[in-house]
Amino acid sequence: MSRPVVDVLVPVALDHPYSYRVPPGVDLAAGDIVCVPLGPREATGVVWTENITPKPGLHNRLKEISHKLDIPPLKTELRAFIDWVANYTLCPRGMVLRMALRMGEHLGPERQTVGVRLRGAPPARMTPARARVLRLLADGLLRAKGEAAEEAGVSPGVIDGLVDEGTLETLALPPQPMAHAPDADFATPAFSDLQRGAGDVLRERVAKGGYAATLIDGVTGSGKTEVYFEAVAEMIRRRRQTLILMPEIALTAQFLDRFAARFGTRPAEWHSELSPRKRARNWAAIARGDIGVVVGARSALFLPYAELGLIVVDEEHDPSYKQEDGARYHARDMAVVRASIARIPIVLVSATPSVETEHNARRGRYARLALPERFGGQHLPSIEAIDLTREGPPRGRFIAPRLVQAVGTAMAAGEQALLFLNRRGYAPLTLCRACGHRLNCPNCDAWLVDHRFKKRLVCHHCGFAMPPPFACPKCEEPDSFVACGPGVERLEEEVAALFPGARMLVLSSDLIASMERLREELAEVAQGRVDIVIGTQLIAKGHHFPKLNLVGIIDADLGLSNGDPRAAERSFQLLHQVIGRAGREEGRGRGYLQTHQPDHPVMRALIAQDREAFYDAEITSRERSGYPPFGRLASLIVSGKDKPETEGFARRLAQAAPLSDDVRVLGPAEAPIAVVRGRHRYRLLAKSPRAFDLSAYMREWLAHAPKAKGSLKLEIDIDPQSFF
DNA sequence: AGCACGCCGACT
DNA sequence: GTCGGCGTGCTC
Repeated sequence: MSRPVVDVLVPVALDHPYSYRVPPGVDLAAGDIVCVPLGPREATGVVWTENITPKPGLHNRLKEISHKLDIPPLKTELRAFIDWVANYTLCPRGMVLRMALRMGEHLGPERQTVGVRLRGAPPARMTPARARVLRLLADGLLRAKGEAAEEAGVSPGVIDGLVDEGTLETLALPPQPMAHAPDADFATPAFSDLQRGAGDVLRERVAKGGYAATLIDGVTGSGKTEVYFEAVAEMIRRRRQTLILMPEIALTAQFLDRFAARFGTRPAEWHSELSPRKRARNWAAIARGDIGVVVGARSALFLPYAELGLIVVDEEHDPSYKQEDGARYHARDMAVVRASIARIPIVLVSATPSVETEHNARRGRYARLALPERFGGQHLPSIEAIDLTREGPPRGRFIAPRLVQAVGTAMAAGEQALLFLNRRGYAPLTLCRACGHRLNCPNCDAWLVDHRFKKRLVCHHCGFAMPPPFACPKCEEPDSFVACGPGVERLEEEVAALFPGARMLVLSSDLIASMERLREELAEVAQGRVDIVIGTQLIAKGHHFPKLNLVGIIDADLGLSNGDPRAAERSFQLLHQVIGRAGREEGRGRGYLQTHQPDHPVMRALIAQDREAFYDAEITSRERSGYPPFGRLASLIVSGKDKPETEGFARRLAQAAPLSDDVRVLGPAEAPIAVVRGRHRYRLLAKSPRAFDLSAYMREWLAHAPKAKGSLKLEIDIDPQSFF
């Protein structure tokens, strides 16, 4: 009479699974992937638990599972991980599940590729398009339908028409073979003693299995990648899967080639630019265990690995590991969690570890493998400060004489130079010479950035863009604008005037059409087809430029000016990384830091190449202030169309905060950028000791807090990384 | 997240 | 008189 009931988690914004009846003759276990009716539609969900005592009130409303999908079930390890992430980040569990499932949406049986070839008589009605197809297929060979259409320059419909007429016949093509499996012993790496030692230690650590965290801490060019490849090789030998996480931007062809040189084949990729079909193929192959090594951006962390044995987080400190929209999670931290749940080793890799990771390594929670030397006798660049208060450039220019001279010397020696300025566009501020009016975004509390390549004024917060006005909107004085401050485009103008004939390349995210295009441009720089590269943080990582010996930082203070508690750490990491681009091959690298505050701890640590001093100071300051890693933070961002309404809601939210000796609630205060996209923003911050369960506190708070209605929106960010 | 239901403006 | 805007509320 009463049939078994299971709880199914569906990939929608729901925190709890729904109960469904199991159809007769169907056997279901936790982890099975099923189709279920959900409201007016069907959804793909996952059996979360068996349910022996479904809620009585629901009995007559229970729907039935439609069917079970023929895909490997989600392992306990992944389900526990999804539960953990949802609980920690306060994101609905269904939305976390969605990240694991989303990519598999186009599953189903592997699509048969359809081939066509010539068979019967020409069609009754001949058209130019049909003639082109027949000419192409006149050789009688079998071609994939899509390719035939493309080669003949016709739409697939033309081919279908000819098939219907009996002129062509279709045949199933054999499925494409999967790529070769990586070979652990394809190449023997040429190691320095130091690298070999580190590789051996790492191999032993991962071979032991079980959760263990290791930090590979090595300067740029020390061969960190080859060292962790030894751990990957060990996993390949043991036939277990490895996930290598990377910031999306660092996932270059150069890296894939290095992998191929060591293992004989490129690894499987996972990132946002994969085509849906390739996604589905990779997803299924990962779930079946047919793919041994996955290199992916942060979303690869949620894939349903059949037998995950190792996680590597390259560029561990990179801020882009923090996902800010939708589910807010930090991929590095969650990778540590997944490794611990799955009881597998994890390797974090960086030249400038995050303060959290450095602290964990110092406390012995992570083992540290240090690679303090550059491989093959390479030297670190020498670094000098240029004090802009004493030897700055002339007014209206941004490159100090000493740096101009250094670039000139590099040009004369046939070397490349890199000028780094982390600011897109031509100028960050445009003001009216006559009345002092600043051109502001109509939707945001921000200046409009002059983008001269595109001939537009652009807001970097909401995307608003307009052509530059002819006259000042306030005083109507015509042609009265003056650009204030530099962006990379303006820097290019200055460089062109200083070094006529130099081959320049400006790299900034708004000038890049696609990731693929960026990879091509970086490859051109690496081949020496560019003399001077001018770029934003886009150029900081992931590529090796053999002929680059000079790096000039145009405004080293740029990242320090905001009130963000992580500003110093970010600046140190970014500037260190950019300077590390220089002199990796020739050993004559030089870095110049243009700064107004050469005595700032960040500048001093960079110039003295004294990393430890920086971490000592930063860790001490975090400890004193109770910031992470010594305390926990959660931020609440309230936004709404109406300012008083938004502020009122933020206040009522603050009043609803449960009393606790462990938690301090700060705010509400206007967010640093108070208006974005026409929405007013207020922030609250909850701060607790490290040992306190801040997620549980936040859940409690929200349960008793007023609900955001109308245009009001409340976003929760556990472990916020940025304070904007 | 979808998707329906529901209540107020410009049209076949 | 209807079509359709998107605000609100469910989905076992």
